[in-house]
Amino acid sequence: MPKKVTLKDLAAEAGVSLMTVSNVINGNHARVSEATVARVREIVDQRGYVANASARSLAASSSHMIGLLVPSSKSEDLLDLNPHAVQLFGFLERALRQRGYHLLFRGISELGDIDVATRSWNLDGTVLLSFIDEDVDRLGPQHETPIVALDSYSANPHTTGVRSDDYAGGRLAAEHLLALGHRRVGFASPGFTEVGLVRQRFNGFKAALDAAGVRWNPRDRFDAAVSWDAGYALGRRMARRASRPSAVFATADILAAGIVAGLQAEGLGVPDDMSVVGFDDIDLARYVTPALTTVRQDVEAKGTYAAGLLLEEISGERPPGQAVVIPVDLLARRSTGPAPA
Amino acid sequence: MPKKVTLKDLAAEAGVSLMTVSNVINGNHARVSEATVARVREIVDQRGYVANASARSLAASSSHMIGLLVPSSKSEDLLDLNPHAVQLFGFLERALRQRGYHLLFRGISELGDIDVATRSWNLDGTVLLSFIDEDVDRLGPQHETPIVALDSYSANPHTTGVRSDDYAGGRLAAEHLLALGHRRVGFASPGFTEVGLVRQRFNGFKAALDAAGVRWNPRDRFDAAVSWDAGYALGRRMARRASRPSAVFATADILAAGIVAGLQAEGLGVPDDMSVVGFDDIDLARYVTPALTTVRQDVEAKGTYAAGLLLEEISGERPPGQAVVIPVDLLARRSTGPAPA
DNA sequence: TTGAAAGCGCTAACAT
DNA sequence: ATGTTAGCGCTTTCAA
Repeated sequence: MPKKVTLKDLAAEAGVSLMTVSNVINGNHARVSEATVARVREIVDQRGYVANASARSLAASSSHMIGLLVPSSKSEDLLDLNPHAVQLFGFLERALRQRGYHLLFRGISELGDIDVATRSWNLDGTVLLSFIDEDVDRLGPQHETPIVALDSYSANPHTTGVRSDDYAGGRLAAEHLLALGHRRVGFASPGFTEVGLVRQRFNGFKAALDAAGVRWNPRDRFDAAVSWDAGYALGRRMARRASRPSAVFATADILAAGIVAGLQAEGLGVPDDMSVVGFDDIDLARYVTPALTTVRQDVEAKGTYAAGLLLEEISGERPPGQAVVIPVDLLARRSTGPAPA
Repeated sequence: MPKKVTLKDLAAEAGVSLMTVSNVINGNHARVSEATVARVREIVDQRGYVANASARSLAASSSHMIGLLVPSSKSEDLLDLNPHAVQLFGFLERALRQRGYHLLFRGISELGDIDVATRSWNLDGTVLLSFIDEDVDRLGPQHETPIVALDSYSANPHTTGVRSDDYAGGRLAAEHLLALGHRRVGFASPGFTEVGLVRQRFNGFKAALDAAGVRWNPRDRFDAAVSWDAGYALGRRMARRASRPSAVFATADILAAGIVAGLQAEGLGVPDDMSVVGFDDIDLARYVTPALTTVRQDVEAKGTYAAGLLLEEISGERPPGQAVVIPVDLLARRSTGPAPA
């Protein structure tokens, strides 16, 4: 049961001042002689010294801790952890950990909690995962520390967006279907406004159709929550319609997978009767039958960039507000095929 | 840009001592008069006071922070986040947050880091997610704060296990298949030893066969990592065998899903040619075709219990080492059917 | 019921 | 190259 070892103990044992030990530990070797460094080093290792982060944070008013914040649904108060976010999570954690940062992980049910958490824990920075743009917009200048908002299109100058090229993604999906001969293509997504990720995907999608001279009827926009169940219900509904598109682009794989299942449940074949394109390339996309054609996001790049940007803003090397856009590509698998005659 | 408000500021404004404000904030109303409480309360709210967690942690040598620790794979250094663990995650976070605790989330690549994190951040307790028993066994008594290890069968008295009734799960799976007339049943899992979760599932499985007087050939144990790809490979391999079981029990849904896909890829029908049972009841189990029959774990109970136990151990209401076992049940879906004649 | 003093373990700023 | 002096903002202990 090793007792708590403090700088003072080490200093006494080494016969030097507390500050000298501190300097050695923090790598301020410029201020200490080679010999002392070596001696102190040895004692530090041998005694199993672990610095007290609270004390450090208090004295330096910086914690080396980053807030990893996720909305928690108002009703259940549970985290909103979609598969894509979870994957991102892993890359973010790794990148930050490798650079010596720690993560405070928390669900946010009221926006004010972001500020509270930041001030309470002296967070050096914050990563917002899965927050909607309306919320990001409302983050005020009281946040003195950098905030990276993933997938955000918010113009809030106090935040930095890291997102995929959603417009290109929508375009790629449409172009893929057009190339297969489809002329009537549905767009399935949650409701969207004039801004935001879904809007961008829609705009790209629509632009490709326009460029090909294909008219698009707004009635082929299908509203569905981003969930398998919503997709399933939608798939069944579509299958029962007298007149329907020969293909549909869904703005999330989980939704696309549900749609496919719904169509199949009604006896339709995918892709023979209807082609389906998803977005994200989550693992599930490979597991379902047929495997989903999808717009792949580079999750690793997104996570690594987010971490890198945040750290650069913290160190002052980089001003906030400069969004980063990660390229996407289309992965043709088995859920899309030639349009039926 | 509200400046940092400290207890001192509040005390000055209220015309009382710093300690009085502290007592009000911490609910030590026994030591303060009604009137002062009210007055201080108002000032606290109005000034938007946020307590400094570092200072608090330093002075009280307790952080109100729990470590949520996950192994990070040695090669990639990435977190090992299987779907079941992620789900657990959400429930854990909610339970802890609702009780006023914060989470330090971290990947662990060396066991020693657990102790370092705990001491460095004055963690009040630790939750271990997805650690193998061998690692849990090695956790020494230097850990003065409670540790809850999820899914652990370690007998380490310094840790408390919270796990599902894996033995019963294995038994249920086998009984289900036996009831369907299967007499030769495979067992697919990662390698296992004399202890641990997989061993328990196997023992339960085997016991049910024994009880039914069904002989089981060890050659029907199939080794596979817990991943869809490993399952897929295994499914294909099984399909090509001249002689094979008519059903297989896989110790994870993700593995079962892969097996089903592998069998199908070789032209076998599930459940017509082979029945497959999974374990966990992750979302994916519903999304694949056919939907998986599986042993359902009560993830919410597991998460909530883990949080509750940990907090009780922290407050001293409960000694460590008393494992909790959560019941499981079998969910019959479409991946199992009568044994072929 | 309230307050003053001391100190948690560390770093920043200024000596020497 | 090394040491000294002040805190960081809070809680604990003891006194009034």
